Amino acid sequence: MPPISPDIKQEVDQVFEAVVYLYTESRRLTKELARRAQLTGPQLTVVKILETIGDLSLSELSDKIRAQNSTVTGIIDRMEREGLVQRLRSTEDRRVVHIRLTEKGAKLASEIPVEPMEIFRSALESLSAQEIRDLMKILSKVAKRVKQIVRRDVGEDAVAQAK
Amino acid sequence: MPPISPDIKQEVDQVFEAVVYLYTESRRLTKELARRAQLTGPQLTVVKILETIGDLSLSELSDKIRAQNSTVTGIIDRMEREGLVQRLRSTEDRRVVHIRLTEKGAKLASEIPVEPMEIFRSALESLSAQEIRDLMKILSKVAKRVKQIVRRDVGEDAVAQAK
DNA sequence: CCGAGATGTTTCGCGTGCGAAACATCTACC
DNA sequence: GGTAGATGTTTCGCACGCGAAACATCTCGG
Repeated sequence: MPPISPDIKQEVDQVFEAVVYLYTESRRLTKELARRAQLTGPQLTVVKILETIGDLSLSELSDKIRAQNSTVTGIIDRMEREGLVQRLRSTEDRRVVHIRLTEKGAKLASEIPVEPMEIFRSALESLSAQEIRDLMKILSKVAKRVKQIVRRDVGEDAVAQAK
Repeated sequence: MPPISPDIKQEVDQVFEAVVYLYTESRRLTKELARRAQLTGPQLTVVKILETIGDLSLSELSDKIRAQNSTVTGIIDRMEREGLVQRLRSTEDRRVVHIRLTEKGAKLASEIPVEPMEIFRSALESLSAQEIRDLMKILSKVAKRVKQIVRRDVGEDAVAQAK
């Protein structure tokens, strides 16, 4: 690896800050929109996903919102308590629980204008097509590099315990 | 705003995924490195910051790790309980608490190879200087656009209550 | 000097968020 | 058909993470 000039170092820091900014800002947005509907961030996300896709099993929901089942169980507990969703035990596979919006939940969902992540997406859409392509190319290069480093520097005993 | 073609839409989604991936991966890394030192993610971050910068007041620490004071109070409580840091009441301003690594904490810090965020940074450094500049240009454009949208779509009552 | 507001920290209550273990049910293989 | 392992969900214990309120101390104007 070539030595890094201080100039580059500084630009790297800026990029890093930008990524963190974009991520945290999109979370802040979710929270703000949620607050107006008397919801929490994750609850708003769940409501909008169920509105868009329809009933989902708890695991499917966990995948969608990138959280563990145990986390989602808690979120759904509280939403059920508030009467926003209901749990329906599947008849085909009685292990499975389907989560469905109640009328109250559906009404609430319809009153929330946009998925908050859409704000972030629409910001990206203000870029030119060329810029988006460039951005994607660069980001995926970074992502690939991160994966490499992770495998090399952090992965050693992960391998051992994956056995 | 021009209409968005489905092609662009898809690329936007990819960019979005990439940003989320990079962010969550860097968090996962922190956690993995922390686990090896019997620490939590935030605790590792604190230990490394104190090692690098030296004593900090609780508020300064909160700024550094982008968390609320109340959150950091809890983190420091647990670290103090584990004997990793100590609280020192400032003599100049008795409201202020300085956080200092104990010997045990300093030893631990020295055994942890890198700040985890460094992995992310070093991935960025694998890009060419030109790519970094491009990336930065594009990302800051996105960030600017997000700010605009936020002010327009979400900021209305934020203004009102800022009064 | 002294009291009002500013500032630094903690406390409290709540909602994630995780991993491990428990539990229910299903599937496959014998 | 019975059971061992797989799969879906919940429970548990813990550590954030936040905002509001409480608390301690400081500062500044009168």
